[in-house]
Amino acid sequence: MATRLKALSDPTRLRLFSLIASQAERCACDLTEPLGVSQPTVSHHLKVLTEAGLLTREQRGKWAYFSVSAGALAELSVFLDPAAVAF
Amino acid sequence: MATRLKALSDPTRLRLFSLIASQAERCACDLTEPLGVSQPTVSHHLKVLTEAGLLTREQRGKWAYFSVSAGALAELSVFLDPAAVAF
DNA sequence: TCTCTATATCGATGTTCATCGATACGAATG
DNA sequence: CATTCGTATCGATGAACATCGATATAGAGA
Repeated sequence: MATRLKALSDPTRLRLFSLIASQAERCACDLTEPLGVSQPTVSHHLKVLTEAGLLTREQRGKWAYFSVSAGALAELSVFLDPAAVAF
Repeated sequence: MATRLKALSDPTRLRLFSLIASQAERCACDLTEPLGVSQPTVSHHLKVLTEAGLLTREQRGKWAYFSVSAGALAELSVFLDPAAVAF
């Protein structure tokens, strides 16, 4: 759980995640420019988010498409729900 | 939001937060031993969590009591709720 | 097969940060 | 006051990490 929280705790990564979450899926090629960081940095952050289970990756041709993993997000939300005594 | 997520993203801090959340409030004096880290480290983590708005601190005599800030936790939970389009 | 393009990996660098021992502060108590 | 005890701050240190340029990989098309 700490791993997932850490993945979202970096400002750049949170913006990246938000960008992807705002649509059904996002091509990696459309993510470098709005973030204002280099392509290797975007690739690195996408890997961190994916390995945390927060994103799923699908390769189509030479493009990589990312979408949010609703399951992982729901687990986080429930974990932090004050009503549910997750602790 | 990233600040709050970062506050919870450290394993030691997450355990600390869980310990406090498991009761209405916790004396700082009861937190060093179960965490297995030094007293200055506990004090540092308590400060980080408090400054992130996740804990509230109350001094009674020479003891400091911490409790979870339900509001901040609820904000986080809603923010991560896949049903609510927070992004 | 050669080239172009999209993405990932590598190596380096500067910064952030978790942790500790030592010490300071502050409240109760004698 | 002086001491004791709980907690916070300070300074140092080593590890983790965000970022980049350079380069590798891999797919598509000519």
